[in-house]
Amino acid sequence: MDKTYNPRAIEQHWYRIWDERGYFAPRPARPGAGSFCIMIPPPNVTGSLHMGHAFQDTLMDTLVRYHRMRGDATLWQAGSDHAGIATQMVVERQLAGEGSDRVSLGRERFVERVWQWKAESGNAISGQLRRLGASLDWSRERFTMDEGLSRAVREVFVRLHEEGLVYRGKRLVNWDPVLKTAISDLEVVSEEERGHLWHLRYPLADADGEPSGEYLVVATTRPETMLGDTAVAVHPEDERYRHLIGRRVCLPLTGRLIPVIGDDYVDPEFGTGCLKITPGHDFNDYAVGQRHSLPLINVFTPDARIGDRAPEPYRGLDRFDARERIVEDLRAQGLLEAVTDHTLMVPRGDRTGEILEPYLTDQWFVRVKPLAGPAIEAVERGDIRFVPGNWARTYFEWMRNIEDWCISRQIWWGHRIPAWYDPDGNVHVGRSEAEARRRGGLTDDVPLEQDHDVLDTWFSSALWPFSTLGWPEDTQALRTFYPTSVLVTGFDIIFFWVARMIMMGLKFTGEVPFRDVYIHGLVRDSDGQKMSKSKGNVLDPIDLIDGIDLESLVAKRTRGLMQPQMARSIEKATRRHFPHGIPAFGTDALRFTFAALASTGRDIRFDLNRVEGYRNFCNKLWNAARYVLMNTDGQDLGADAGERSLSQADRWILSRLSRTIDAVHEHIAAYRFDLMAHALYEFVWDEYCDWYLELSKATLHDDGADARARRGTRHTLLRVLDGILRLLHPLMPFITEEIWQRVAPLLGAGGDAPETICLQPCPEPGELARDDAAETEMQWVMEFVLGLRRIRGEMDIAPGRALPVVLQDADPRSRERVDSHRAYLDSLGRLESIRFLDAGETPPQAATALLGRMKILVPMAGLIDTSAELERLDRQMAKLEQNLGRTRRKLANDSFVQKAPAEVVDKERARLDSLSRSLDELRAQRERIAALD
RNA sequence: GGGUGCUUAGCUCAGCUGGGAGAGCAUCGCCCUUACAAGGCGAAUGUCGGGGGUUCGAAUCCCUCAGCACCCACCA
Repeated sequence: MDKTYNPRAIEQHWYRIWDERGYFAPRPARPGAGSFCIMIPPPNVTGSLHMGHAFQDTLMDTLVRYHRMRGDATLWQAGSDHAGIATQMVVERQLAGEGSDRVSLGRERFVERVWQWKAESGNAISGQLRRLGASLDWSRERFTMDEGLSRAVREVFVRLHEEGLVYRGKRLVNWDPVLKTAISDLEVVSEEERGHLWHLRYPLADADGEPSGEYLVVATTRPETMLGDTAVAVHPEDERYRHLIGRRVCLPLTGRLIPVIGDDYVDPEFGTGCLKITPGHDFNDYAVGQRHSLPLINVFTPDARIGDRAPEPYRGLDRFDARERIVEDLRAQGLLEAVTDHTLMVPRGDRTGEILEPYLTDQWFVRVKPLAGPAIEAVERGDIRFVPGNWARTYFEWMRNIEDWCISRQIWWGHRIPAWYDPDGNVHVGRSEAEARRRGGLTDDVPLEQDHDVLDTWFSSALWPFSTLGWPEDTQALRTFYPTSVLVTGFDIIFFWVARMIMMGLKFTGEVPFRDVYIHGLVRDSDGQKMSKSKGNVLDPIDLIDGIDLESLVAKRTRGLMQPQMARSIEKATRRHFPHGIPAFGTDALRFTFAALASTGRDIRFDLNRVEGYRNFCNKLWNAARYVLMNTDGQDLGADAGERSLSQADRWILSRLSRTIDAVHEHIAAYRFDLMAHALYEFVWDEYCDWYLELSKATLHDDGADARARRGTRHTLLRVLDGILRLLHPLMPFITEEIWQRVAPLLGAGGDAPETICLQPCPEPGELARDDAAETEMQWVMEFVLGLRRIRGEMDIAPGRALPVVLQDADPRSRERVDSHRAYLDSLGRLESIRFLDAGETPPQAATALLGRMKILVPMAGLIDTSAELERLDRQMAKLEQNLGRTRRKLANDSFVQKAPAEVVDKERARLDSLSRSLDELRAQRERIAALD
């Protein structure tokens, strides 16, 4: 083995082998095991792997590998999402680069072009997932536009339609004037922006419809929509205006007469208390219009220009140009009373960032309320559990106030709506044109035209947990893996995806789609900022794995910016943050970092120092393995090599491993990946490496040691290492496989699947015995060694210098221990000699450490500086005194002694006892040394 | 306008049902000791956001204030 761990040399090699040999395909469950399934949240075909994916996929892979090792029939379903709008935009941008566009290409050729793009450059992410070590079953990879999944989509649409849960209707919807499509409420992101409130004068008309000379003042943030006003509303109780209800105003610029109505939607406190009503371009006004049977005038074209229903001078103007023009015209007519600053919520499309328009169109909707009921109950009943649990509140909140879902999109890339129109405009829904025709009782000669719209991408995503398993067929996969075990996802798509999967799953399979929903936080940069291309602070997980030089990183971050003027500041920040670029940390270190940072529910700040620390951990493990192999390879190991006996240290580390096994299982069951990672980190570094490997040297380097003991220690070194590798494998698949390949033959391990650690059984609780006696003994050894080390460290005595040690007040038990653990003490403490002080013998001038009642003395002659030792003792005594004071006060408190549980009081008394004894010892020791001076 | 989360060492964060605050990184000493300098050994570090309450006892439970972040919502 190389002296230094080199991830590059091992990672890609192993993934290829795993993949080729089909280890990731589900196998039959081992006896007593069950099944386990995770559906990957299908990444967009347009996407590439970002830190959020890497984080999420690491957690999923950890769960999947763990269950696979435990013998469950395990499936991690691979696939990707056609991502309608996102993908269409990518290809359209490409066309634009070629001086073309989709309209001139035509629908059919455009869709072909998207498929072609998908074949050539889609799915970059699956290669990146492989780099991450993700053990997805690629043989079952699905795409949401595959024939099978498309069939499921049609099936669901038709069945929902049959039940009246899908309907077509003319409604105001959120309209993106750039994409020229409707989008759902969820795709609207409203943000506060600074704008104005225009106060417009609307002249009141007299009974004959002539100007009366009076006027009302309405306040609006969108003056251009006034062309579509069909009423002015006031609050019916508003003393200022109630007498005007029923009169008419003459709508400026149009000459139309519109009524003044009373509606308590109007807030008399806001603006002027008079509200212009534009049912065609505002959701609230639409509702008011419905209540008062107002006409509805659509003044916009689909790309948000002024259309034909507006007065001639404004036609063809963009909405914002029209705004300026209208305001100017009103001003010229003396109808602009005031313009004030106003911050308002502006709705924008999440894809285009464009300001959306409420727009009246024919769309398809899902009637959600009937589906939401059972979905709420499933979570209430606990059939589905959110982790952490408080996300259930968010879910309930949304589900209880849910509105119908607009599912039609006026784009070309997606599942085309399975509805056909006959020449009379009647709609016929069916799984195919033939079925639609049959159902409509239409003969073959009636021409039918399929609906032009496609479905919202999330419609097919909602079916993902069962459509990927073959639904509507009753497949073996469906029976084995549905309901799936856990969904791992971010909180940002609870509404988009999680809720809809639950509704559709329950509706069409009668069962929940998953048992647990693990919601993780957002990966932010080290300053807590959201990572985004425009901020120039994104990290590419692959760059953390392979490393990247500074210039390439700068180039990558400043290329293709929406706002090129940001390039300079991004470059500066990048050079400051990564003066030497990013070193190659390897996949395992990156994965371990994600796991260690995955404490529940909170966002994580991604800090390169953490990755470096865990890369070092990999190196530590690597070198521990080197040590073990150096000391075991070629040695007599097998059961036939001779008897083995276990030392105290061997028993101790096995007992500690047993505790670690329990902890790992417990933490992973609770989705505490961070605690799992920490438990393993501590066991490997602090116990196995820092203590056990050192203890083993006492046995292995001692030529006089018993052969059985040496065999026992060699075997334990291997056995514990093997356990560590298996426990770590779900987190760090590559390094563990690489090392395990060398360790397993020495142990004769491998069982049914000798060729890979991926299929080895996971160490199970109870597999190893606890050994409390050994733990107590080794605790004593460690305290002995630590006492010496402290003296050595604080006295600046070189670690290599062997120390003579004198023991005072050693009881028989301690003498026994010194005797039986002598080899450990000599080796770890670097002792030159040990001598017991006889009763009554004067102790030498020495530095002191206490171990129970026994004093460990390191004679000062030539080694120790008197004043330094006095200082050291003073520091220790001060600390003891502080603790003693607190303990005394506590015990002096009657109500504590009376009311606290006896065991707590006893503990406090014992503490008082031992603290005061220790203090006495140190005080006496200090006096002796001081006297010498 | 509703709702959620966060505030613990210089930094990033653990701390489960209340019983002497921990880790990693950074810092400071001593060491290239035969697995590892991507290392070893040792040291230092905290009014657990402020205030109040419950309790023998609060980082932990309750109330309140402050700051930060996020989500939802139709006030022009």
